[in-house]
Amino acid sequence: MTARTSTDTAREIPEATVARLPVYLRALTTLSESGTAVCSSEDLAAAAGVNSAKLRKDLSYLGSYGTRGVGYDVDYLRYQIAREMGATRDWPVVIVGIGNLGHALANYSGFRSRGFRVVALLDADGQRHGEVVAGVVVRPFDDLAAIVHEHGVAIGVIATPAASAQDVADRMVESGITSILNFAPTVLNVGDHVAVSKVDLSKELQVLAYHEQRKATAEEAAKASAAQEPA
Amino acid sequence: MTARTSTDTAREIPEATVARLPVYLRALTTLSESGTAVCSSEDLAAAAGVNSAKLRKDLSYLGSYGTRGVGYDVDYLRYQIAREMGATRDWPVVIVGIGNLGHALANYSGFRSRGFRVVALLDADGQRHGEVVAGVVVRPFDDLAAIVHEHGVAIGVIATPAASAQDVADRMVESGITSILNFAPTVLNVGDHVAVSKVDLSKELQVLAYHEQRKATAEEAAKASAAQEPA
DNA sequence: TCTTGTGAATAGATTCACAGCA
DNA sequence: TGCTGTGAATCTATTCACAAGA
Repeated sequence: MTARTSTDTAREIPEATVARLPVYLRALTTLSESGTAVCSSEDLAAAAGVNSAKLRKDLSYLGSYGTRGVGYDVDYLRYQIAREMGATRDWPVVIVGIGNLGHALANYSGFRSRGFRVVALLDADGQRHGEVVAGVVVRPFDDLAAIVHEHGVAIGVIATPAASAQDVADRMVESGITSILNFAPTVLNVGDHVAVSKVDLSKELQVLAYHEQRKATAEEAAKASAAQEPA
Repeated sequence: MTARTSTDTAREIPEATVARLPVYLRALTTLSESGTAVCSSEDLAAAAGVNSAKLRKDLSYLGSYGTRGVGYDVDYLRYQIAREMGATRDWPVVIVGIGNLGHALANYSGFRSRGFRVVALLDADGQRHGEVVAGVVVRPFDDLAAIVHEHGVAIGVIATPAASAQDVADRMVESGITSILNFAPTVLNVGDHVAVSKVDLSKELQVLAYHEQRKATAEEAAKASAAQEPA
């Protein structure tokens, strides 16, 4: 079954490109708000922190939305990327685990402005039930299936401790959720049809520490070598 | 200047490998806590969520710490990776911007257990000064340079709104910080000698939404095509 | 016999450099 | 003329498959 209809939009967009599209979207929004109507690939690349060849290659996977000799219409390009990303739709999400991080996520305005609507906050701890966070009441974790069904939730966010994350993921999958954003520091085992994305708050810090350490040892080595062999 | 001394440990570790080492470290800690003394590349790969060939290739950049026919000594390998990553050292860090996210970061136990010590919490808002978060007093942003100097801080974390992030970064660089972890949704411009790493809370969600949307349209297309050409 | 460590093969991402078009 | 869009070249990462060694 490799037949394709003419309405088919199945251009294959590389994963690395998909990961950068949100960055371009953000940069275009900033440009638009500062009153820029048209920009070159060079301008947009600078605003997004990439080089212009990469930007043009990325955009070429979506289609041909620029004008040679001129550049890109900021609002038009922004709309095209938003549509491709699904950012023009409304995405109901549930957040499970209302500790410090869950609080921060519930209050994060960046979700709302990108089409994500927090329809429920769930926590297994009865002490928290009834508490209102960011205008949403915290409810029992057992309400998950009902909420997913009622609102047609496809995306779930896990902000629990590592120990409960796999259980939460299993229940999410049972309830019909097919995409999970996992902030718990653990690897989740889910079926192939479920997409899991992971954010590890300390991983990035560890990578920075690695490079710091390399810088430090490289300097020491250079100093020692200069002392030993003073050319 | 390409001369190398014999004590030089300048094996070049690929960036993709460096990004996975924290994951292996976490998996090894879990294995160790569950009483596993020795594991195969297959075991560790499963615990880390990668395939075993990739794991072995990654470890081979660090050296040869396994035993053929047997596997890896969990604690020994864990120590070797930790040392390579700089996780056996103490890394003083400052967090700037003590809103919801700053609170969550200050309270995150995963930093402390990986060698990161929060030596200061800074905020420009005078209302917050004196407040104690996770056992640390919130101080004025202007104390930055003094704190960096006093504790030898190399790594700074930005958890401010986008609008102030560039100013904070500039001040951090002036003060001598050389690695920045940026949670603000904006691209930072810093000199070449400064490493910046960015975590975008909504980016991952947007990538998931993209894949959700693709799944949905693929299903629709299949349905439509089945209706039109009922083989 | 079993599992690591690693060259060779493959796949994927980035960059170059320029043809094509406004 | 100037900037996009894109093949071709390069660089990086992943996977394969097996020799080396406990």
